[in-house]
Amino acid sequence: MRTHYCGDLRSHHIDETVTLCGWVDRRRDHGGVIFIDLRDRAGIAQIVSDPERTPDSHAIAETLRNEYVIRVTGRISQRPADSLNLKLPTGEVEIYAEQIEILNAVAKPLPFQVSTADTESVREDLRLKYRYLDLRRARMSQNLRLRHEVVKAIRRFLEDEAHFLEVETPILTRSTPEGARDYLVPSRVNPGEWYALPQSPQLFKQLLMVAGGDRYYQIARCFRDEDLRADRQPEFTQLDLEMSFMSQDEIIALNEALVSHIFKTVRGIELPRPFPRLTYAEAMARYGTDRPDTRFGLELADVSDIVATSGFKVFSGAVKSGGRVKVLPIPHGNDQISNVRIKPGGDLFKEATLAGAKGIAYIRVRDDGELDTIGAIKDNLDAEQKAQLLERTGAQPGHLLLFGAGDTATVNKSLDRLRQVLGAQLGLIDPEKLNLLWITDFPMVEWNADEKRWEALHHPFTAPHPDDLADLTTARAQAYDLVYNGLEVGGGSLRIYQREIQEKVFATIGMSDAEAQAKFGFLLEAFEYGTPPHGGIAYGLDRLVMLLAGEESIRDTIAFPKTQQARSLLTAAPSTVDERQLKELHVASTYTPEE
RNA sequence: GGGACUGUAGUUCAACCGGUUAGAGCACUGCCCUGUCACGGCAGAAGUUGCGGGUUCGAAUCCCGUCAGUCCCGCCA
Repeated sequence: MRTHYCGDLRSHHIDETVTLCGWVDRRRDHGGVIFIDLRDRAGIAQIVSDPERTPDSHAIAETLRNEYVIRVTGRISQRPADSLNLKLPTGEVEIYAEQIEILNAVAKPLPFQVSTADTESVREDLRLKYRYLDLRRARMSQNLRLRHEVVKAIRRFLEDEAHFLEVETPILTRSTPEGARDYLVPSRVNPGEWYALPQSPQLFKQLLMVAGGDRYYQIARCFRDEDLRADRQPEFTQLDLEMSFMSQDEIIALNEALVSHIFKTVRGIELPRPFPRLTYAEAMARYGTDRPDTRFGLELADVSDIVATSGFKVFSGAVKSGGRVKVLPIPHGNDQISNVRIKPGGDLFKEATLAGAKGIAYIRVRDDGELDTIGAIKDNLDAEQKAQLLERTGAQPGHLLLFGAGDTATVNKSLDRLRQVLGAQLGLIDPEKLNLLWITDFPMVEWNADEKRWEALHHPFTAPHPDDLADLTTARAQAYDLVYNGLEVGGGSLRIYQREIQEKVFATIGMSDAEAQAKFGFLLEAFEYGTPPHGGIAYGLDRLVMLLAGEESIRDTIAFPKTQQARSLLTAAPSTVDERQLKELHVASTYTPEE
């Protein structure tokens, strides 16, 4: 049907007669000659229609409109010297149309402009409803291409350089306890029983290691029925890896090589290796989060010991009840941040309270080095404590010290939030900077105060550090997360491969033998048939592509995403189904619309 | 489940403190224009201001409800 792609034409094609197919990106009618920008996946080529040379096809050219699909045959010519278009890769040549065939016209007004020249932002609900038009636009077609390039780079590296085997795992699998809410699928042939869609291929990839797979990977679709966010869709894609007989350091090194290969291939960036590492404890202490954006400073300082005996009850009380007092020191904050913003009603106050803080105490370091703050703080600090405070926080004249006091989690959460907001507002983040680092030594478990039990922080198959087996509630896990500009893009661990340790972990998180047997009996049994030491990692592919594309939502990296209400505006899914279908599945809806 | 923002022509936006005929760019229709590349010129058509109700002499504007989209909290091993 065609001989070339529009976007591929170059000067060495001159004098060839070609046939092109594509969409009318734009038409410029000069009364006589008409120019048509013809677009296909490869790019844009300029078609020229001359009424004197080719009156028949020119009559058709006059009827063309944006987004018509046409087929054009003509000879490639060098453009006149004063008509070159340096903005187009094809801008040295043009095609004199001899035949134009309309393959498909546009019958209705376009819901929005599709032309690559158009960069207006369009309402997202319209884009989603007419996704096939949105995907024609430059931004989305580039994003899809980038996603493809990333996946291609991944496959090349894992298959050609690292001996990974791609294996598909079931989409219809069994529901597992813990974790996110499952998407369930009723079983027609097993009345009353349900499959679950996988939240990740976790158990299967471990079983593949028991099966001798040695190195497995999969671009795996995962499903979690939780509420959506800009970076969360109910179905999303993981790059899932698992490997046998490798230490944590070996796994990390291999993954650094993989990530570097991706950046090199799609962005031409050489990442310095090894990537920096922080322990979980260090990250929490210095940044208040396990995924710090270390493109800028503003590190936290723990001053709990200095103010433990202070007469200011907000500080001493926090320490006494097992919490902490930490400081976010802001250089030049004295001038840049007003009291109004810190006090009730201010934007920074709101940020802190959203994170659970009751408020923000603060100290301003005046140019003469004196402290400027409320009497209740000032009057309860002796000279020694003041000096210690300044030293610990690195405070200089002009610094603003923002305090968080209370339980440790809230203090960290609120100061992390303030740190991020201020880092962005004060222009401390260099948008060109790439920041990749590992967080290691996560705790095995964390206390769920609501349910009054220990929960696996990563997942219950994560291996505890061999030195910490005595008490798993305080044990470090052999787990690692990869953080990219303050977002978690990957996380993994060494897995437990001995039944005794697996049972001990289950016991720690309050899972009875009977329950463990019922839910994971197949895994525990597998561990008794010769299990290699193994570990792995999973990357959020949508999120990685989002960051590489400079987008702020993973929807812009997914061809057909869902809205925040988990609907598809394109297909109108989900939908009701025939009563007969439900009956076959032995299912009845209990839903009754409210009056 | 909760908080916030948005919704005006096909589309992107405007419309001041509630004021009488809701404007502009692009797209669309017609006419003109032979070297443009976001071509240009002239003319035109196009509106249930998301939907429902209320306040008011008067509502795109204020209030209540509702629908849709977005961002966030909860939730997401």
